[in-house]
Amino acid sequence: MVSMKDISKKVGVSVATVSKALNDHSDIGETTKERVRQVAKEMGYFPNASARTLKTNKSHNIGVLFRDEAGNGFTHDFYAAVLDSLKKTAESKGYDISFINSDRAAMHMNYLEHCRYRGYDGVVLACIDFSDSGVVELATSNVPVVTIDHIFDNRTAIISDNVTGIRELVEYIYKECGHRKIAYIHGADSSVTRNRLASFYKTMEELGATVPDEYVKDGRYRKPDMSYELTIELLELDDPPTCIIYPDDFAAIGGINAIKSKGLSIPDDVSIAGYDGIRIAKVLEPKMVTIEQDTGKIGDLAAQKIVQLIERPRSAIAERIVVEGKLLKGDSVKKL
Amino acid sequence: MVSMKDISKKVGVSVATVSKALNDHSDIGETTKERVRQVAKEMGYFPNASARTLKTNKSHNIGVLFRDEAGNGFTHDFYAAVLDSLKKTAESKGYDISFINSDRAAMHMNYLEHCRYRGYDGVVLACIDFSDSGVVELATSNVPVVTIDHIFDNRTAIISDNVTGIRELVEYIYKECGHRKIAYIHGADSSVTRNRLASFYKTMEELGATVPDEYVKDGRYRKPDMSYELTIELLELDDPPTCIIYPDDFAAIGGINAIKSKGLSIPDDVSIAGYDGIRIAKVLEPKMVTIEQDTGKIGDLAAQKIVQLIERPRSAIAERIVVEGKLLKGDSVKKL
DNA sequence: TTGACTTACGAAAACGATTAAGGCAGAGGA
DNA sequence: TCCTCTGCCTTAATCGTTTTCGTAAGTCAA
Repeated sequence: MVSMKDISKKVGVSVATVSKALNDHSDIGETTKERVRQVAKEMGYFPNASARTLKTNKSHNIGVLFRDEAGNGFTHDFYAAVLDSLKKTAESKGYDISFINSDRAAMHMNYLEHCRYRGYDGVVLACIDFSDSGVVELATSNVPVVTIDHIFDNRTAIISDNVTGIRELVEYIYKECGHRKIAYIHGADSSVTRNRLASFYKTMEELGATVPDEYVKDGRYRKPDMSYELTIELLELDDPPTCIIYPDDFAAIGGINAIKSKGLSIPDDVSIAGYDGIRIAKVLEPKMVTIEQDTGKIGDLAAQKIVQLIERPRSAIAERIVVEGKLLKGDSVKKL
Repeated sequence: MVSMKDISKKVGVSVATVSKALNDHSDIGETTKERVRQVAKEMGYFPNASARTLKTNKSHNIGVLFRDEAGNGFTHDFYAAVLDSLKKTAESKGYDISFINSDRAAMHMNYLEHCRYRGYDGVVLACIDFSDSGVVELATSNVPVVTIDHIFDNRTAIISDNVTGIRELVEYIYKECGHRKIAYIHGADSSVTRNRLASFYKTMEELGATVPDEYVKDGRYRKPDMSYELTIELLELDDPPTCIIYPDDFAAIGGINAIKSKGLSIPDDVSIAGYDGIRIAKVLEPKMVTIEQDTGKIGDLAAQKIVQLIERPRSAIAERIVVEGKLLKGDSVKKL
């Protein structure tokens, strides 16, 4: 590896001058700067990130913690898309993305320790168990943190607008399509789930509709099998719903199977709606009615905000940014 | 941050002794080692990765280049699952995973330069355009490299057994299910595609079956729309196929839609098969006949091999490891 | 000519760790 | 008693940068 020392020898100036020339400091002559830059390019010089990090305490590296409760890892379309967008924006700002892990082989480190070890300038938390003590420790440390879809006190959070999302979805189904008997199979307990569920009840109430207890089922995200069972239960009620909302688009597939297994068709006999707006929802027939979360914007904002927290810590205050979703009016809900 | 210096002061030994004690060198007394370790724990010491990397030239960081031609990013189930497995194994061996990117904002670096800048010990390449000059440069550099599903001369490659995969698939459809008119919509040109296509022709030939030119269509991976169009073309042939093999499970969905749009049913009127064995293939009704690629093993092996190349460069030779897939006998192919 | 500034650069310390080489005390042998 | 080993620890150099402080030369007004 060619270092600044090599350049300094060739140009005939000190290492300090090389450093300052390459970093465009004002106390170096323009001709010297030009010469240094040229030789650096000739010799194929690139800085050594470790040395720079060691000295400056800035790694230009952002750690991400991406793993959902169910262990879907990256095979979770929503988070995968967010990560993709996050990565793109972070990279455009000169930051690299690394995964944070705990439990290193030899050395037992928790999340926070791992971050310090690697010197991550900041971290983005998503798709994890936010009640995990290691996660809480990280979130309450002095490391810049941005969370996605979860709010920690005094930390910046990017949250998908689940309240409005469910409201729009329900209003569409109720007002535009005329359904009155709407069931909701929700996901496992989390702040996202609580928001969606509360919004579901509130919207129904505002619309003057009643929600029988047996219309609200405790399902799981991305678990079609569970959706299948619960859908069967719903369909076998004395007074079955005419439309079922699922935890997410993928989980809805279980519902679709259940409905078909009963010899019923979508949307003629039963209507369904999902959530997320992942690719599969736009491809399956009938096209799913769902709320498409703006993954691009969520990832982009997360990157913007973490960089801001890193680079201008004084001016950056903990924000709570809500990202609107978009109602996709597919064909899976019948207009009554 | 508490450093070795802090520990050395507290214990009353030199920094060198602390370093050697923590690294369990043999020339430090057992009592001293114990004392150092204890104080280190008390003070919450963790090593500084940058300093260590700077000195030892080992970052314990593996770079990954994961991006497919179509820009699916991580929302590609197959690669997402591979990445997940890769990450798990690498982490268990004490390595972290970072993304390699080119085109950093201020400083224009290519992949190789970026790797050197960050000091990645090795890199794993997957899901990218292997003909890209930057990728080739990286693959032919002296950085340890493992590729997935592509072979570079003299580099270790983990490849999914596409030849056997297609053969098993075709033999199942032909022999066990009795189909004779089998069409294949293949993906975009790549070594994977060429292997699959060649295996398709060879297997059909061995079985004594003829493959009309119009039964082989140039489709795209993960593009249901394209599959839709091509499926329509196939169905409208004078002598349409009884079974259609798609580029992958996801692309097959377009085919399913096309078949249904024609008022036909699967598998009674037309049989279909996919490739990959991603979750959706196991969830959709009818369950897809497909080849499940062993993503867990592929990722695991890639991690094993790159670590081996890094840690024992002398003994490690360029290998070509073939990972078998598994035929999933769903219900999407009718037994004639 | 002198003193005060400005401009352009260099010397050296520092970041936190690793490691080769060397020192020193006590044990053991001749 | 002297010498040689061991065992245990220290000194000091080093990795590649950044940054503070210093200084020499040049500029300019008085």
